[in-house]
Amino acid sequence: MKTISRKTIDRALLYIRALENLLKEKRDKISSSELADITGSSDVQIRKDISFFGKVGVPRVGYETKRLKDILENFILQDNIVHIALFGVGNLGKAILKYPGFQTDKIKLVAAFDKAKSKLSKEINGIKIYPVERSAELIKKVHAEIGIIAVPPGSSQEVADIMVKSGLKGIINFAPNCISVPKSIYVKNIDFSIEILSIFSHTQL
Amino acid sequence: MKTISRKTIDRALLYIRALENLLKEKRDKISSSELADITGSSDVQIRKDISFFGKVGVPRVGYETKRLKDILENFILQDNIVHIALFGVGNLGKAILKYPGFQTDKIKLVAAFDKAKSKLSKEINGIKIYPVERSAELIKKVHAEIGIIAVPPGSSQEVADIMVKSGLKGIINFAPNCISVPKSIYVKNIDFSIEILSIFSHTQL
DNA sequence: AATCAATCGTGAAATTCGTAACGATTTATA
DNA sequence: TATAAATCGTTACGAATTTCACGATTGATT
Repeated sequence: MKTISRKTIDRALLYIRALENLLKEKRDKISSSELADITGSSDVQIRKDISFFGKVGVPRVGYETKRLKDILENFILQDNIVHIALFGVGNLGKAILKYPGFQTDKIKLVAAFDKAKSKLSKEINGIKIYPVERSAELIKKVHAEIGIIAVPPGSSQEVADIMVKSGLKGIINFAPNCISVPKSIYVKNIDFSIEILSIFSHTQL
Repeated sequence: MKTISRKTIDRALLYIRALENLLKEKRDKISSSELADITGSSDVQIRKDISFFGKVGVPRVGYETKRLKDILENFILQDNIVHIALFGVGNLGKAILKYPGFQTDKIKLVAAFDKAKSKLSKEINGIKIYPVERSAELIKKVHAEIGIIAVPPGSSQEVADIMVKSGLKGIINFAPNCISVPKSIYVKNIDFSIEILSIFSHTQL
């Protein structure tokens, strides 16, 4: 039995997004090379990735847009809805609360927490802000799976510990430092400064 | 002559960040395995990465924190200051304008642009917001190298074209679609929804 | 001074990943 | 119906990356 690689999954998510856009434009067929142009990949890479899911395309025609999207989504997301809990309602946290992509049929931001009393019991974009003390209780109630850390660096480890205790299985960490969690928890760090420096260094070489 | 890989550079940026934190704690020595714990890497990986820069560590002791940081920084950043231009002052754009990491001695956000007349001539965190029409002129004046796309998806390609014309060499794209630019321009896409779905799928497998 | 333990640096093996090459399949067309 | 052109799927190859294994070096200890 072949096993799918993380890179293939991440590219497949890109393909899904592109296929959704194509569907909006009523494109019902797409070739690997066109999809490659759109997603910045290569046609071979795309065929290779898709081949994991079986024989989906038809030679001389390409892939049926909707079918391909359904197959990828079914494998990767299995009509799950992803529920997010946000920690930290500063500038970035507010932007995340208002982010349209986090109130869709697949992804829902369902809870927000902050330490500052002044921010509590407010509501942003229909989401109430609760004290961090209630996070374990509320996260279990709303069945959140993924947590977002958008707190200042000094508090990120503390928040991460709370997240783990609350039963979250994956974390996006926007704080500019690494956090330590059990191996079973998946963490993705997004550090804006490092992204900038990385891009800059790439432009230098 | 050996050439450094992109992955090594990106990890080195993580090391630099960790070393800065260690310096703040007055830690003047660090071993590869400790650094691995902090950054979520492995000791061998770290030694291998650092070996590119020569023999920096001393056996039985480890690396001198400041020296290692200096060596990595000197190679990757060469005491450059990175200047950023922001396109789109919506919720995310505002959060970026207020992000402390973008007003440091190494990274400076120096210009912000928006289409909406209502946002112009305002000032956020000391940065004035200009109309996109003036971007080429102003970006050249302030010598910005990196651009951030924080506009709605419909405008991202348009903005990308303007960025290229303005002479920016690298782009972070927060819009949820791919943009097409000349190969000489480096683009890093950050799509919050895709990040969430990626994490979610990792927690499922 | 000799020995030991800790840590680095590195060549080689193993693994992962992307690319290329090419046969197989399908539609269009003469 | 035979041929041609386009596109897929897959095997084999090559490149990049990580991991392993181990020798070399240093500081601590007796």
